[in-house]
Amino acid sequence: MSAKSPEDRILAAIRAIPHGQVAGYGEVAHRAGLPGRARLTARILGQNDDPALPWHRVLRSDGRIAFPEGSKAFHEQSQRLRAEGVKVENGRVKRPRKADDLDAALWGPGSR
DNA sequence: AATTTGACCCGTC
DNA sequence: AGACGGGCCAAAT
Repeated sequence: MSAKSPEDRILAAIRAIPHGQVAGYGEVAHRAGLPGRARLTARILGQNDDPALPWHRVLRSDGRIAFPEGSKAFHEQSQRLRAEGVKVENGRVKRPRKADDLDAALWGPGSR
């Protein structure tokens, strides 16, 4: 029997974020079946040890990066997001519209 | 054991 | 857009 703990669900929800897309902490928590536990998601992300975990796809609700501007993690996350076709401007992330998504699919990674 | 802190969120001003 | 207050939970002090 699978007695999944909240952590496992949160991690699963984060891993479920598709390439080129982003989700908020609360969104991930809600998706994991834990509404209102956004802080739990944050804590788990800080404790996670999985390098394969797309932590860079997790942002605040405002679409802002959770790290202080100028921080190394901040820069890394923004760069990683850009590499996936997500527009990042001044620490703010713009959700890819259809046109942008198509553009990213054509000119983004994997395409030549 | 109580208080503070933390990769947060929401409603309201 | 930014500021305030309240809520949430677990680890750290």
